[in-house]
Amino acid sequence: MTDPADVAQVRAFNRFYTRIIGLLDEGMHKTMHSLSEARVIYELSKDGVTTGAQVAVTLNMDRGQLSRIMSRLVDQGLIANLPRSGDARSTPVGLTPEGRAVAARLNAMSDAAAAETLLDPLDPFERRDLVGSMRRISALLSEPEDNTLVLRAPRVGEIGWLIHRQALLYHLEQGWNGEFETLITRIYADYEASSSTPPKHIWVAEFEGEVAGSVFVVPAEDGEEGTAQLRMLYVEPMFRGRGVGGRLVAEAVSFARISGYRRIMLWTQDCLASARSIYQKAGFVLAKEERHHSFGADLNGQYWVLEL
Amino acid sequence: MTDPADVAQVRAFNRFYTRIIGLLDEGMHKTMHSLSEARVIYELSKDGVTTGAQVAVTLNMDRGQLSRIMSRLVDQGLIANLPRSGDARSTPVGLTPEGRAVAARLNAMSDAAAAETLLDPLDPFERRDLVGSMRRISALLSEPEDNTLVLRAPRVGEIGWLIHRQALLYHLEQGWNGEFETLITRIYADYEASSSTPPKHIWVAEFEGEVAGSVFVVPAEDGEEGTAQLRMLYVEPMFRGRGVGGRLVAEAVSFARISGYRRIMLWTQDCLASARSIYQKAGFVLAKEERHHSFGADLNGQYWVLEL
DNA sequence: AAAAATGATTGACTCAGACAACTAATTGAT
DNA sequence: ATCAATTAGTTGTCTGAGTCAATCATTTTT
Repeated sequence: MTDPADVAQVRAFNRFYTRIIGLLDEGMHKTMHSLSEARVIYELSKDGVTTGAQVAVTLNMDRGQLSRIMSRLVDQGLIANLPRSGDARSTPVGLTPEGRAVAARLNAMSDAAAAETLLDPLDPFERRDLVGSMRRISALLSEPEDNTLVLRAPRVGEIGWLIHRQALLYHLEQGWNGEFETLITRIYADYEASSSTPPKHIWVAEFEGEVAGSVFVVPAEDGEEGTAQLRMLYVEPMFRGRGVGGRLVAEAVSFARISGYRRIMLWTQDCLASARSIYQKAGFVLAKEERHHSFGADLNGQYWVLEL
Repeated sequence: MTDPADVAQVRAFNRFYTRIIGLLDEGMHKTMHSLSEARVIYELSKDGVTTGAQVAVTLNMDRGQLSRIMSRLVDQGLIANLPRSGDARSTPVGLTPEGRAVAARLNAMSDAAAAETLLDPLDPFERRDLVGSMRRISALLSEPEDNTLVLRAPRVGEIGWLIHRQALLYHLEQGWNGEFETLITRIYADYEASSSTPPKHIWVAEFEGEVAGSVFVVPAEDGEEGTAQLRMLYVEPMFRGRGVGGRLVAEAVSFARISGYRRIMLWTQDCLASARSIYQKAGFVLAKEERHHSFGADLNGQYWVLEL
């Protein structure tokens, strides 16, 4: 089921990045502290006061080893056991002032190493790519966090990004071909070119610094006066099931209402089930269905309408 | 100079991915071999016959340690010293048949671990993102390889990608605003919509699996009959200085010539110095200059022409 | 009140990682 | 052609990482 080429690429990256991390860690040999000690110090400087068990879990470290490392650090005067409070099994530990100084020094060294080795050789454009790719990998591989969803205007480059993502998404999920990309390129070009009266608006949903979805509202192209059209709603698979689509539609409907439109309609395909349920929940009702052949597929187009 | 937020993001990713790699390596404890042994076995299975020094360099491993690991593996009958050939200081080593069997087993285990832990939880769209991001990071951080440049037609999603990349690139490098993205969205939409006579063509340059640049040729919009226009030439910063632009322009010019155009022209801005030198080398001559204010900047537009 | 779970420490052992010393072969410089 | 420097590989030594099991005190569960 999983593409062997993907697996090979992932493993190649793991080997590659193992070397990168090793390279960065090498610089730490100049310090008086071993790598694990440095990690423990970093953990404590980040979290303030914790217990050994806490650190052992987050660093995935043997409790015994951790115990020894900590007693070494206590001997060096970098960390101190605080008076036991509450649960008398665990001893809260924290950095001493000297410990904090060491932590700051280690942090600065790590920052410098990361900057010099990884970021400085790149130009700003590449740097943006690097950081973006890293953020994306982290987001893909870690449990979704409960972060706040932001709706905002698109930034420079994001119109192209939206075209790219939707073309790719529906190509992979629905098998639609390049005609769809051609169509939406035109739709976005027209959006940008159109007058701002009657009112139009486009929203990008941002989650964890990534584009999570998008939608826009324009005056309906073939509708009567006073009808708005909701277009190009999409949600990134990565962020599905977190209410992004609902928020986007709600925002769009509320914008249409405030802007004086009397109805809002949209065109969608019945194969897009999750979108349909979002529209239903928002109060849209199915007005018309129409079979057509587009984007290399047999589709059932649906017109949904919501009276405002 | 380097953005502290970028550094923080990179370091966060390093910590994150250290954990991921640790997670994958944990599965290897079930085997009879230590992690370093497994790495050595993998290296040998990949490269066929090598020497200790080779392996020590690629795995960034102490020669002494490597020597001991290898003698351990020789004792286990997994690797064998081959007769010395040429340089008598180094002993070529290779896997025995049993060694190859073990290597295959370890490889299968690693594949399975990577697939189960990283890829399987993702849907195909996310998987593509993950692999793409990994490839990009590798490409950004490793020395450029001497790989072959491929010119091909754009794939689904790449029109949007080209818009995205160029809008972002010129925004960061030249400070151009969203007007530029609006313009090029329209240009690509028009390209897609236009008739295929007179001939047009679009090329994507692919390098190491990544889009490295692009260009297209269309009949000149306001020119006389028989004039082709070269448009939207761009090269990813990552792949600059490797002849991508030259190849794209050469291909475009040759296409225009073969298709019966008598001249080919283009419009560019004098602030785009590297593009200009590509045009000059390809034989274009400056025909006209024109100051204008576009994309939020004062620009000097240039028309270049090449008689075919 | 007894049993199970948890936090922390300690002992024992293997292997990783760094470094120095050494042999043997090869390369470079004069 | 010779001597010094370099390179491949081995071995000894030491510190610390990593794993496992045992132990003790303290909670939590039942």
